[in-house]
Amino acid sequence: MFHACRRGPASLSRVVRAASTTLRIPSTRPSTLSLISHGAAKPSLEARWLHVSSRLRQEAAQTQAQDISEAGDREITKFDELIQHNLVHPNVVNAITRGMGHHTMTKVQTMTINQALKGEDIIAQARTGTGKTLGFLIPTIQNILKKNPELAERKRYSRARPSDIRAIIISPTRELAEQIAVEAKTLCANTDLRVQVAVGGNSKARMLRDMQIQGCHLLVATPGRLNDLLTDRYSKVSAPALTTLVLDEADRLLDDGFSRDIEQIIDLLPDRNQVDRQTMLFSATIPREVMHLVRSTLKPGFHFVQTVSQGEQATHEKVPQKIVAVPSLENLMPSLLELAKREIAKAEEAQASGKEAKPFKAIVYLNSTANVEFNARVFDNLRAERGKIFGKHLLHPAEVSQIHGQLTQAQRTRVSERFRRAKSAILFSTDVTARGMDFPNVTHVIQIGLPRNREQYIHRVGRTGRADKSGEAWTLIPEFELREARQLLRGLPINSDSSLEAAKVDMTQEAQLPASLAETLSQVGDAVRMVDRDTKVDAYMSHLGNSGRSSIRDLVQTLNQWTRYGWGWQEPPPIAPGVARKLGIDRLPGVKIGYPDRSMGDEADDLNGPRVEDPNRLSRSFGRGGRGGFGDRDGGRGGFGDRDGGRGGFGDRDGGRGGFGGRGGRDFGRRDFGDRGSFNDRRGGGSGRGDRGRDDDFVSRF
DNA sequence: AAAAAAT
Repeated sequence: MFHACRRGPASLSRVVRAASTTLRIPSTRPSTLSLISHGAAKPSLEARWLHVSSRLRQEAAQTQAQDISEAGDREITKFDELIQHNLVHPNVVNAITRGMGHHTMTKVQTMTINQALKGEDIIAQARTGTGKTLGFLIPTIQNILKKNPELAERKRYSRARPSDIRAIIISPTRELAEQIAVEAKTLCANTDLRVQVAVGGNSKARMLRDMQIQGCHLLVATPGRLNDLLTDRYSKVSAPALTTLVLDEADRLLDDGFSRDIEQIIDLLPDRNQVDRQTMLFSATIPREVMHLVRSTLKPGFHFVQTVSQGEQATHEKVPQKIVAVPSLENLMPSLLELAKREIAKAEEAQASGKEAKPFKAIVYLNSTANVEFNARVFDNLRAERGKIFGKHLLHPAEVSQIHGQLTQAQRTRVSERFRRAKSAILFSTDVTARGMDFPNVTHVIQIGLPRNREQYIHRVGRTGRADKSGEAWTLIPEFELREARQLLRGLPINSDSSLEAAKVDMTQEAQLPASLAETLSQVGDAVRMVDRDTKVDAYMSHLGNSGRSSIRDLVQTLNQWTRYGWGWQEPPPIAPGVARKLGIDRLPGVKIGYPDRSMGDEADDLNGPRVEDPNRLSRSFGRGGRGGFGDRDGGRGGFGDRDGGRGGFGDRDGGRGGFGGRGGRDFGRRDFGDRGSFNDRRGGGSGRGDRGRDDDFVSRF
């Protein structure tokens, strides 16, 4: 069910809801009710999509001659109809129908295009992967062509200048800006409209040269570079005749880090009272917290187009969401590997039996650059055969890559292009790719640890199940974050999953393990050992910096356990005294205060366990029957990946104590994971932040 | 020491 609600001073609390659901109209004017049925008596699905309030309806009838009312008073759902009703120039529509092969609009396109073509400000919320981009590009382009019809035809000579900007589209990330620009250029291919991209990380000079030579009508930009261009007196970039401003991922652009940039940009644009423009805000999530910013960005009386109705989730039903609690951090990578191996095998089996099977293509989200780096390196090191550093990759043909903001822009572009085209791949990513990115055929979104907020969770999940395709979403979290997870994700259709063996094993204890699990653990162990110390220290420290919601005391214990049982270190990395003091952990037992000596490199690593690249060193340090997995002085009970034995290392090739056959082995599942139940069952009352973000409550509040 | 985003 969908509604478009008139938002204005006089009707702030009036929300018209679908006839088939509960009607809640706080400020009562019976006349509003009758307007719910806006099309003829035709009970088409479409008729239920758009619900307008009385004022909107009246204005629509009175003013615009070319709008919906002329189109038979119903919204248009086929792109071709836009030509028939003279709403959008054929050159643009043909690029969609013939060029892109789209004929029927999605729901959000139907609603936003019909609404936005009338020129009024809108804020639109629609699920991920439902075609929001076309939803704002078509009205944006048409608005320009309406004022400058001569631009609709492709001419031999164009005299566009960098000050001809008619529309600006702002995106929170560079890759998303590029992606939008590609689509915009496709739409404008048969016209004289010039599209340019202004993002950081690439040559400003080159970009300005392109602007000078080709001109620019439609600029897609990230906030920083756009601000820069508009402030730079020599850039000659300006928008004195701006007709449209679009904020894609609007809630992100209006929140903490970005809102100041956006305000500055808006100040640099012509005054709305002098040069009238249309503003459009789009996102799959619009938390209530940003609504006051929305009000100051949009003209009073803007429309709220919402295709996610009350009681419906912002995520897709067809994307099953699973959460896996693991005992601690050292379980995460083995669990991820087990999942990847299983899903790859599943896809291969299905393909072998002739079923339609999509190859495994996953994005793995982590919360810091350092952990993306670490995990990607570990996974890159995985080999099908132990010890064969240059051998075949364990997950072949899936290719491993990583993306985050610390890479050069050239690397970022290359990685995302490659992942876009890849058939089977695993991309380790920060939240750079969490919003808007359209990577085709992603089968799995896997989140390691909790996202910073509920919205980010939804956007990450939205990288799969796009355009009516299938996909699944997994979240792997250590147990100490479980409580927080329940809060943060309350009300979302997430079920707990207990199918992963590596998510049940207590890695701090000796145990006899099933062969396949032991193999997975040793594969990870080998790969972890091949990663240099600095990368691990960075990963460790990034957790400390990110500790916001959990008790720092507990976190330190957890992290130290991670270094010991996950990496085989006998002691945690030293933390600089100043840093430790600021974190409030300088007097905590188990915290090693000191200065990390990065120049030590291998030497430091030696203290903590050998690296697999050097077999000599390995045998010297650890003769057969050495005491503990990684030479743990205190009689550690065995990390994994111990090649030469020791007491019960999980990846012990020579057997150590107790084989992996599983025969007579004791239970490896020491904890009961089976009764967690779905998150849906655990709602309870409470007024946590999860509640505030509930889509259910969203509409009726304002 | 913790995504992103201008140089």
